[in-house]
Amino acid sequence: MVKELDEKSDALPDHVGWRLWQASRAWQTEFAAAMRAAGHAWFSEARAGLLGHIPRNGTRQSALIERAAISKQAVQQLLDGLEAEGVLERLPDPRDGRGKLVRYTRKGLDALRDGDHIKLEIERGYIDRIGERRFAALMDALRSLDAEQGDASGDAPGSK
Amino acid sequence: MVKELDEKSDALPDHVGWRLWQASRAWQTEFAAAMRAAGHAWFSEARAGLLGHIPRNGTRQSALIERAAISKQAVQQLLDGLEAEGVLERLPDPRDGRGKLVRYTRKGLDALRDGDHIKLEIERGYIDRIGERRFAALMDALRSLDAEQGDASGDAPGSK
DNA sequence: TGAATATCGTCAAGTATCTTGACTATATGG
DNA sequence: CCATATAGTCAAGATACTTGACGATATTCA
Repeated sequence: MVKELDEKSDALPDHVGWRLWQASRAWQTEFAAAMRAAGHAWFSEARAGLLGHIPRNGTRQSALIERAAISKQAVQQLLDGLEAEGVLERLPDPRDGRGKLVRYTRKGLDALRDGDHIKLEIERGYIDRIGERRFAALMDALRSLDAEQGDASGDAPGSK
Repeated sequence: MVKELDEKSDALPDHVGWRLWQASRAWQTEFAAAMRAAGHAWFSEARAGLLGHIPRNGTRQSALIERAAISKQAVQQLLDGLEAEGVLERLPDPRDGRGKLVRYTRKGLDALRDGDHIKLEIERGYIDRIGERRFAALMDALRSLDAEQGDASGDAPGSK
């Protein structure tokens, strides 16, 4: 226990970016742990990020590439993994010979259901910690932020 | 433009975790882009995450390992990179023959200064978008969340 | 119609960021 | 002095990305 490094100026950052990062990280860690504990060992944060862009009724792979802000090759590799795990399946798009449709398997839908449940539990914990009022304000601010997209969002790379 | 996939149920997730993730990602993308544009080509999100735990007057490497929730080997590799870039330097700890002190070089301190500036600009943009009131509420909620740490935070792995 | 062009998905190879395991050197506490 | 814990390093491997090149299908329009 040394602690003689001047004592002052060793505070952690306190700005939106840092706070958002910490909060996001904490949430993901908690969620992923619960998902794995629920038997979905294939679950990872990167995969979760992609699944979030796949609606329950499926989507076209190309649409997915537009939404997730990563390269199409990255999307493909993640899909390859999820397909190998039996969470998703890919079918040829009947309307476009080039395209593929991505949709959930039974296993995938089960995971979504469990995820919804876990999500609610975590939210409940948050509300316990900071109160309904603050929680509602948090959601409100985050939604507004998303709505008023300042379009500082870089386009998906690798899409040339 | 096909859009016949049932039309409904293709909404994106709308819960704290997702929102936090999206917001955090957007912030980091914007910040990193500005940092690189400001001439700090070595800047990356992972490195930023570590730098956030290094106060301006430096720290001991071991202290860093406790704070950042990643393995000591990961910390070391990030430090190796930052040292090679000339952002940080490592000195032997005069009080502990095993330890090392990590501190910023001039280049590192310059980057911190630019970072502070960029950070303020981004915040200003956020306030423009959602208003002072919502922004304040956002910070308040995030700080509360951090304060009432539910200790669902996994300990740093690789620390056995 | 048919040739130029764009889009969709894939294959291959490389980089950044993390992990676990094994090890060395120094410190600490009987 | 010896047992054990701590600080840092070395090595190897996994995951999540990247860019580049390519084949197959669609679209556009002269």
